[in-house]
Amino acid sequence: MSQTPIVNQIRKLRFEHGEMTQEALAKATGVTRQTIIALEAGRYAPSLELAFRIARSFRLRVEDVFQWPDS
Amino acid sequence: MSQTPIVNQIRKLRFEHGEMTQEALAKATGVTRQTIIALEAGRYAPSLELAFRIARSFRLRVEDVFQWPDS
DNA sequence: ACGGAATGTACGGTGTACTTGACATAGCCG
DNA sequence: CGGCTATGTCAAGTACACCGTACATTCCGT
Repeated sequence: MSQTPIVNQIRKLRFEHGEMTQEALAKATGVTRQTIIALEAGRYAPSLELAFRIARSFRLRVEDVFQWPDS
Repeated sequence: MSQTPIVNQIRKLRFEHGEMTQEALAKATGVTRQTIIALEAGRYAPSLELAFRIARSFRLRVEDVFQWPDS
């Protein structure tokens, strides 16, 4: 579709959740560490399924973790 | 990632929004009619960006349109 | 009975999300 | 100093989201 205008708060949320490590989040969401690194770096947006899993890991809603320009 | 356990309410919402046509939703969200058909048929889950666009078209939040087993 | 609108299927093709694996660096602790 | 943890990079491969085009079907209005 396009060049990832979607922003996320993953890195910030990781620290707010007890110094959670990238590896820990990766395992909790069932993806590799590479994927978490890429997402935090904003290299691409996650699939909807992964977005759900990440949000659930933080006990938040999708839109609390990911934001999209428009509103 | 996996075999699309994500469910959506697109078809239902289309009708609740003034008999909105698949083509109309496609144009409103910037994708083709094929994509809307595939999503309604549950053939695959949309990208996070498209999920946002669809939700916004209905003036709803992502999780009001798409659901994922887990809760 | 014909025409158009709405929905659906079936191709092949492209871009990208995600993977595995290997290696680099910085910080901390013994 | 030597080793471990956390973070990051690079590269090649797989899976699938989305595209374009073309064609079939059903329904409705005229």
